[in-house]
Amino acid sequence: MKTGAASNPVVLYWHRTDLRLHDSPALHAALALNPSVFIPIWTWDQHYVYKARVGPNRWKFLLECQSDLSKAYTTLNPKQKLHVVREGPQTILPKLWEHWGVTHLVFEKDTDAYARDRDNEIMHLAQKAGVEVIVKLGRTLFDPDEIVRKNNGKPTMSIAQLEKAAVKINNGNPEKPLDPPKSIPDPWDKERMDLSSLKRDSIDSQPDLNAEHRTKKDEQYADVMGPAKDFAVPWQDIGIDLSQAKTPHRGGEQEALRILGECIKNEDYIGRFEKPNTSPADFEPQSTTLLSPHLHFGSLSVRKFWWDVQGVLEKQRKAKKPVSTVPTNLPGQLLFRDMYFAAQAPLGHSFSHTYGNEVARFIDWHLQTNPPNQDGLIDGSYDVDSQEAEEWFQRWKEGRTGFPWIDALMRQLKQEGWIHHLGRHSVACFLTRGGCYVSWERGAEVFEELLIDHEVACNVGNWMWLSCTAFFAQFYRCYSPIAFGKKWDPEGSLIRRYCPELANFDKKHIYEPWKAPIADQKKWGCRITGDGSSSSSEDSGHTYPKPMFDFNERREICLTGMKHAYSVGLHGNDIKVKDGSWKKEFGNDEEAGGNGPVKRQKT
DNA sequence: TTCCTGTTGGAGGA
DNA sequence: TCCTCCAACAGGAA
Repeated sequence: MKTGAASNPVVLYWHRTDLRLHDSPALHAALALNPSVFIPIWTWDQHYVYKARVGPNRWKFLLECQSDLSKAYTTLNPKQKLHVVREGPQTILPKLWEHWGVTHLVFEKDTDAYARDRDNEIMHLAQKAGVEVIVKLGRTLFDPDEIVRKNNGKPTMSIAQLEKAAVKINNGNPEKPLDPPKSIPDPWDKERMDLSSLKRDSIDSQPDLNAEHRTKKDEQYADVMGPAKDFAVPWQDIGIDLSQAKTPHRGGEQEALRILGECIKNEDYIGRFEKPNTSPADFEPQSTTLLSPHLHFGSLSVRKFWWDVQGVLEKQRKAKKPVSTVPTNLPGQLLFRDMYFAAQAPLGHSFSHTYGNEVARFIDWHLQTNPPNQDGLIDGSYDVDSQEAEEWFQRWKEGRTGFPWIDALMRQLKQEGWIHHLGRHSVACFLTRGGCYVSWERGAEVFEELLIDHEVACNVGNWMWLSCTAFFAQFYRCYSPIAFGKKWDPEGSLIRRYCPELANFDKKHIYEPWKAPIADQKKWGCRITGDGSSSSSEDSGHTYPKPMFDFNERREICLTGMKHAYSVGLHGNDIKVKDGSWKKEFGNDEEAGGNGPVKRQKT
C-alpha cells in the first residue's frame, strides 16, 4: 500500500458496461472514499475489439454512450471527462497504478464468463500492486451469484425458480436506485495526467472476429492517450467502417432517461403491458420500449427501470385499474433478464455452447460448432456437414430466404440492430427446429454481431429456448414464416418497408409472393426468381428469390429430428457428445453414410 | 403416480 | 374474439 493512501485517495474509476452516472453503486462507493484525485476511464477492451463479434451499429451505439458520459462528467466538473484508454485493462491498469500512484480501483461486477476471467486477473494484479479494489453490483436487479446460491447452487432454468430465489434475497425487491452525484472530484492536471513516457503494449489480435468490418488495421501509437493525446473518445480510430452504421437508435444516458420518461408518462401502456400481445411488426413506433440496448450498455439502470414501473403499477392498482402480471408485464421482462444472468453465472464459458454444457440438450443440428482445438479452446469454427444447410444459413443471414416475413426481419436486424422479441422468435425457430435444422450457435453468433442490445446471457439463453435446447421443450409449437407474421400484420407493412421490391404486391400474396401469377408479378414490378444472390439478381430491385425450400416439408423433417434427439436424451456434457460417439446414436456416422434427420424415418 | 402449468403456435370452427 | 384440437415436451406439485 502506498503511503498516505487512506488520507489521500487517488481513485481510478473503471467503466465497463456501466456508461451512466445515475444509480451507480460502484460510483457512489468510489465517491464515498473522498478522493483527492478521481479519474474515470474506459479501457480499449481486447475482448470487445477482437474476440467478440461487434457490428458497426453496436460500435456506434457504444461510442454515443461514451460521448454522452463524457459530457455528463464535464457538466458536473469542467475539469473532468471520461478517459478512453486505447489498451486492454490487463496491461494498461498496472501501468496507470504505478504512474499515477493510484490507491483505489473501483468497478462494477460482471458475471459474463469472459469478464470474470478478466476481473480475476485484474484483482490479482491489484493485490500484488497494493491497490485496493472495490466491486459493486449494478448491472442486474439481483446479484446472479446470490440468486444461484438461493437456487441451491443451480442455474435458474425457469422464471419460477428465479422468483423463488429472489424472494429469499429481499422479498423479491431489488435495491432502490441511487441519485446521480451532484459533483465529481478533480482529476490530475494536464501535466500530471500525461502518459507520454509510457509505452503502449500491443493488443493481441487473434482471432479477430471483427475482421470483416475493419477497413484498416488498428494502428499502434507510441502512447496510450490516442492520436490527439487527450484521451478522447476515438471515433475515427477503431478500424471499423462506421459509415455502415445505419441504426436510428441512439445511445447515451440522456437518451435512455428520455425514453424511460416518455414510457412512464403513458400509465395505461405500462399498466397493461403484456409482451405476447405486443406486435413484432410495428415500427415507428415499435410496440415495446426499446430500452434493452441501454440496459446492455448501462446507460439505463435496470433498478431505476424496475422501480419507476412499479410506481406506475402501484398507482394503477390503487385506482382499481386492471394491471398485467409477471411474467408477461414489464417487470417480468426484467426478471427474465436476471434469470438468464443467473443461468449463465454458474456455468461460465460452457453456457455459450452445446459442447460441455450441462443444461443444453444435444440435438444433431447441421453446422455444429467444432469441439475444442488442441489448445482446449472452442474457436468458433463449425462443421459444414451439409452444403445445402450452409447455403440456407447464408441466405437466412442475408435476408434472402424467399420467405418475406423472415427476410424483412433479418434485413431490419442488419440495418437497425434491433428487432422485436417475437420477430427474433420467428427467425430463430426458422433457422433451427422449424426449418433449416441448423445449430442455434450459428444464429447466436449472427445476433451477437448485429444486435445493439446483445447480452451474452440473454442472447445465448433465448437461442437455447427457441431451439428447444434448454428452458423450453415444446418443439411441436412451431412458428410459421407465413401464418405468424400474417396474424400480426395482415397488410404486410413490415415486409413492404424492409423488402421494398415487394412493396406493390397485394396483401393476398405479400407473404407468399411465389404464388402470385407471373402477370401480376410483372404488373407489380418484381419477378420471383433465383436465390437472391448478387449473381442471380442483376436487375436488382426487380426480383425477389423463390423460397429456398418447402416449409411444410421441412417442418415435418425437423419435428422427426427433434423427437429422435429428445428420445436419445443426450446433453452437452455427456461423454458421447464430447468424444463424438453421439453420431452412432443418430445413425449418421460416416460408416453408416447417414445424413442426419433428413434421411431418418419416423420413429 | 397423476395432474397441472409453462411469457408469446396453427388450423378450423362457432 | 374465443374456443378446441393437434400430438404430446419437462418440471414441479399433489
